[in-house]
Amino acid sequence: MSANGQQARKPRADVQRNRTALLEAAQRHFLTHGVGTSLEAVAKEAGVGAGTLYRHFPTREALLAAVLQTRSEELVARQADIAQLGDPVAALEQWLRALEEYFSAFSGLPEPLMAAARAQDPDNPLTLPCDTVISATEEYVRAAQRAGHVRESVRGYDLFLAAVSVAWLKGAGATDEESLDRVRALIATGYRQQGTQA
Amino acid sequence: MSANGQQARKPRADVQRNRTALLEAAQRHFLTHGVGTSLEAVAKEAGVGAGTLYRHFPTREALLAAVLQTRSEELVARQADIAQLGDPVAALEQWLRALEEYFSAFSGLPEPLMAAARAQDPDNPLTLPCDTVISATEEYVRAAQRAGHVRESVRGYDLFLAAVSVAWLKGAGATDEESLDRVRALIATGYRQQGTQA
DNA sequence: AATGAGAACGGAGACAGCCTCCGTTTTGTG
DNA sequence: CACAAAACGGAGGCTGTCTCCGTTCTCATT
Repeated sequence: MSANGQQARKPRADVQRNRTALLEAAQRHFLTHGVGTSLEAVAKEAGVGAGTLYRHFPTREALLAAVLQTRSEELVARQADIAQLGDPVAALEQWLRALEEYFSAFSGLPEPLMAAARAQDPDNPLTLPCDTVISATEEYVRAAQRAGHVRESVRGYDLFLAAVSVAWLKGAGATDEESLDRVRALIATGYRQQGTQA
Repeated sequence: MSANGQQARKPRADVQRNRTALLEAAQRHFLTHGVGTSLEAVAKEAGVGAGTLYRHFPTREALLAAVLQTRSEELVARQADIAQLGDPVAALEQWLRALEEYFSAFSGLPEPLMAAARAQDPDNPLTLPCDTVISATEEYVRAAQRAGHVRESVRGYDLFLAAVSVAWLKGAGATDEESLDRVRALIATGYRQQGTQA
C-alpha cells in the first residue's frame, strides 16, 4: 500500500510524450499565427489526433495557460532582478515593461487574458496567472507610492489595464514602436507624482 | 442621351430594399453579438440569401463600414457642438469621449479599426473613417497645444490610440466603469500641461 | 400589355474549424 | 503472456464562410 492508501497505477509513458509534443507544437503555432490558430493544425503537427488534444487540454484557454506556464516562470524570475533596483519608480517601470512583453507573447493574447481577469471564473485556467500579476503590480505601485513618487489616486489594477492595452496595441494594431513609446510615456506621465522625472 | 453620354439603366428597386434590410439586420446583430456575429444569420434575418449579402458587401469590413456610416455622421455632428466650447482642453476631452463611444459601438470593433488605421489599405472600407477621425484628433490637440494646455510631446495619433484602447477595454474586457474612469484620468493627467487642472 | 435583355437573387455545395463519441490500440501489472 | 484500464485517433455532426450558376425579377421598349 502506498502512503495515501491508494495504490495508483503508474501513469502511461505516452501521455507525457504527447503532452510535450502538443505544447511544443502549440507554442510554435501561437507564435506564428496568434492564439486563434487552428487547433486541428496543432494536433496534426504534434502527430496526434484531435481527440488527444482535447483530452489533454479541454479548451483553447487550457492549452494557452499551459503554454504560458514557461513564460510565467520567466516573469517571476525577472521579479528578482527588479527587486535589485533601489528606486521603486524604476522598479515599477521595469515591471510594467515586463508585463507588457508577457502579454504580447502571442498576438491575440490580451483578449482571453482580460476575459479571465474580469470573470473571476475559477474554472478558467488563465484566472490564476492573471490574478497573480495583478497582485504583483499592486505591490510595486504601493512601494512607489510610499516613496512619494506615484500619485495616490493610482491603483495597481489601472496600470495592469494600461499594460494590457499597450500589449493589445502592439499585437492587434501593430503600430510602430515610436507611437507605442509615446503612449508609454503618456501613461508614465500620468501616474508619476508631479516633479518626478527620470 | 444623359450628360455623361452613357445612358445608364435605372437601378432596380429591390437592390435598395435589400441593402436597407441587410443594414438594419446587421446593425441589430452587431449590437447584440459583436462584430464577429454570423453573417449567415444576418442574411437570414434580412430575408435574403447569402449570395445577396456578399454581393452587396463583399467582406465583413464592408458591411461594418456601411453600418458605421450613420454613426460617423453623428460623430461629425457632435463636432459642431464641441466647437461651441471656448476651452480647447475641454473640447479635446469631449472629443476623446465621443471617439471612445464611437469605437465601442459594437463589441470587437477596435480590432478591425486598428487594422485599417495601420495598413492604410485603400481597399479597406474602414480606412477612410479611420483617417478622418485621426486628422480631427490632431486638430483638437494642436488647438489645445497652442493654448499651452497640452504638452508639446503629445501627438494626436497617440490620443487616438489611447481612445481606441479604452474602447477596447470597455468592449473586450468589460472592466467596471470606475476602473475605466481611472484609466481615463491617468491618460488625461498624462497629456495635460503641468499646472492645468479642470 | 407583352416581351426580352440583363441585373439581381438564392441556396446548394465546397471547404475549413470545432468538438465528441466510440471502436481500436497501447501500456503497465500480475 | 494475458488482462484490464487508460489513452488514442479520426470519422462524423455541426456551424460558419464564401462562390457559382440556374432561376427569377425589373425595367425599358414596343
